[in-house]
Amino acid sequence: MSRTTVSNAYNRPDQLSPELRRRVLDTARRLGYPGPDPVARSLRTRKAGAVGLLLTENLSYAFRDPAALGFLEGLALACEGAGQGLHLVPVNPEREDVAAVHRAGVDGFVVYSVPDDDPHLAAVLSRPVPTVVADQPIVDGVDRVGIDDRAAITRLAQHLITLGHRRVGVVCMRLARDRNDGFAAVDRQEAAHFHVQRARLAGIADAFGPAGVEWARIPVVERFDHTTASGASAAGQLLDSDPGLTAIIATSDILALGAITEARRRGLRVPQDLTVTGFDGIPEGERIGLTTVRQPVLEKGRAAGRLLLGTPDPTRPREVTLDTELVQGTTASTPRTTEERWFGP
Amino acid sequence: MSRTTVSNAYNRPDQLSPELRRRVLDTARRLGYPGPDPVARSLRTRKAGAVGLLLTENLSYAFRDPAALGFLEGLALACEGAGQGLHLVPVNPEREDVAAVHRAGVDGFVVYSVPDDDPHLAAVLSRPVPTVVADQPIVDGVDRVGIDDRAAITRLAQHLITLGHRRVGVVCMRLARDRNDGFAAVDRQEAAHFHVQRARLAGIADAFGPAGVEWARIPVVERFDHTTASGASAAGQLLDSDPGLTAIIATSDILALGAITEARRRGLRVPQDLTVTGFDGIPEGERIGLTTVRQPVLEKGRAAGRLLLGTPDPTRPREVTLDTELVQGTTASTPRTTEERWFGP
DNA sequence: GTGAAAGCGCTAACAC
DNA sequence: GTGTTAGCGCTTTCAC
Repeated sequence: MSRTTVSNAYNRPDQLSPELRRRVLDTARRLGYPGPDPVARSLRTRKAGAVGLLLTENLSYAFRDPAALGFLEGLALACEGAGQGLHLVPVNPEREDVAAVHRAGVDGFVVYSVPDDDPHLAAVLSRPVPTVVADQPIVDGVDRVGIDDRAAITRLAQHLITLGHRRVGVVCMRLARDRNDGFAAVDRQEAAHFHVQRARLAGIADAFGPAGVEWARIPVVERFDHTTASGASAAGQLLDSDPGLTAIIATSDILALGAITEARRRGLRVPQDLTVTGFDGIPEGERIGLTTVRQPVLEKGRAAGRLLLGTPDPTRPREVTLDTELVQGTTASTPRTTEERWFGP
Repeated sequence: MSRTTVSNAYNRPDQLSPELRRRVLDTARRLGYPGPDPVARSLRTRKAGAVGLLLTENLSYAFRDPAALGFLEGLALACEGAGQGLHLVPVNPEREDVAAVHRAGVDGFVVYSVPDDDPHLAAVLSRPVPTVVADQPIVDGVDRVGIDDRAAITRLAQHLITLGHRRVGVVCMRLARDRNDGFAAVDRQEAAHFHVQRARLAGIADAFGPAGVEWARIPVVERFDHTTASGASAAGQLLDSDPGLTAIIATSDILALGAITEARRRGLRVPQDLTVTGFDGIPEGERIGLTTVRQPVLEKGRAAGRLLLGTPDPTRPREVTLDTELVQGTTASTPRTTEERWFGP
């Protein structure tokens, strides 16, 4: 019996008689043949049946960050729908070991929110497979799915301005691959390797400039780790340097939740004594009524998957920009005057 | 120049002069050669550099269930440490499509909590690669990592007995692949295809039997979907059938959280009017002080990864049983008499 | 330090 | 409906 027949028995039942097919499969089992080797098949068919996912952080971080999780879920949904596996590329952000990217047997990559200068991203782009970037960075000629971070946060900031806030501080996520837990001056902001953070800061500036508040005078505190603890300590740093702040704008909900915790610890009521806002729209934020910008993270993941798995390449790189929504929660209100803070309304 | 030299340039820098290596790599880049094809390399080296993960549920479900998430994180950690990718196998529980298992180019599988008769599990076991099962099922000759579900929940039940509970109801997860949202009689319990649920029910029986409560008289309500909504409706079903219940034992924290919601909705205070317990030790349960059994989910994932990636095979299948801990939270207390419930203490 | 040759296991043309 | 042949792209002895 020839190899073709056996191959057909497994892959194209319609090419041979059911009886023969049955016989082949039975014999195979009896002989202990485990079925076609997937790797050899992939080599031959030039299809791995899997999508690679690259994240900056440790893989395990993705399982803790609600926004990343939502993205992951959407992407998994898309992969599932297309019968594609999801191959999480093991990346150790400490060691710049790009080998894992080269070793991944996948038909394409989704890159989720990495810095402009990420060596792993460079490795992905050097591979001859389609790639979709989610959020950041923006790379010429590469498909991308994201939101308009700048415009979205501008609306949020304008909301605060309308409420009367002028003396605000900002807490943001890491701006580059090097750790800088502290104030971030304008030059560092502008040199940021994370487009999303850059855009969000710029968006805040867009709102406050016209309101007569010079951006350079708005304190911005950066944190490398994206945790509520970071948000808390950053808020503390802001309030230490200027107790007169009436609002803290965080560039993520996680940071905002930490900021609220810190405010409460200091006896400040939110929002009566201090307004705090976030960005993302994660479930826990929603639960406490966080004022924030909601972005459709699940839809983002799904869109990334669809972009990658859909029609190969209609000539031009595609760009999907999803809508966001301003969530006017209960953590923002009109600011109190300093007098009110000390003596009551 | 020969293929060997090029291959060496990529894989064994020590086999040729740095100068030559550099020249090779430069030329490659100039010619647009993207580096060795990972699939071809895998075929040749017989190593895919990835671990397959099989889950019963939709992939996306894993990203919603906190216990599964903890497991995933631990497993990802182990893979990361070993430089292995994590290949999530796309499984549609509706269609019994086993092909994805056969298509996955992986060096081994981790199977997380699937029923005894799962066809995907059978497909995994038919492949000539090492496999580790987490939680369930128990398969002869296959490595496994889990906990002693039976003993763990027995301790919890004994705690309730000590508090004085005798009239209790149980809410459990699905017992088989078919949907049965309702009471589960003893025969269905014993025929359950999910070993973990079977063991937990048996563990409760172990405690109540000696206390003089016949197991067959303890109502058990089953739910197919593992959600808080399921827990709520199941608790409702129990309370409807016997308003005199003093405690509801849920076999997972998720279900317990739902049960608490339902109790409150009915004006029952927890624990004063109704004791509710869970199982797992998820963060949200901890936050509200849920009385439960905590199991080390992250450690479980890590152990599964280590088992799979560690020393190949020391002759016998290995079994890792992790410790659990009874968490005496604030959702269990001494039961009120019926009179107290209506007329106050 | 370098090259020639073999073959990993499979599928897809193509002829029968 | 079945068999023959030719590679997919790579790594790895082994001889030079």
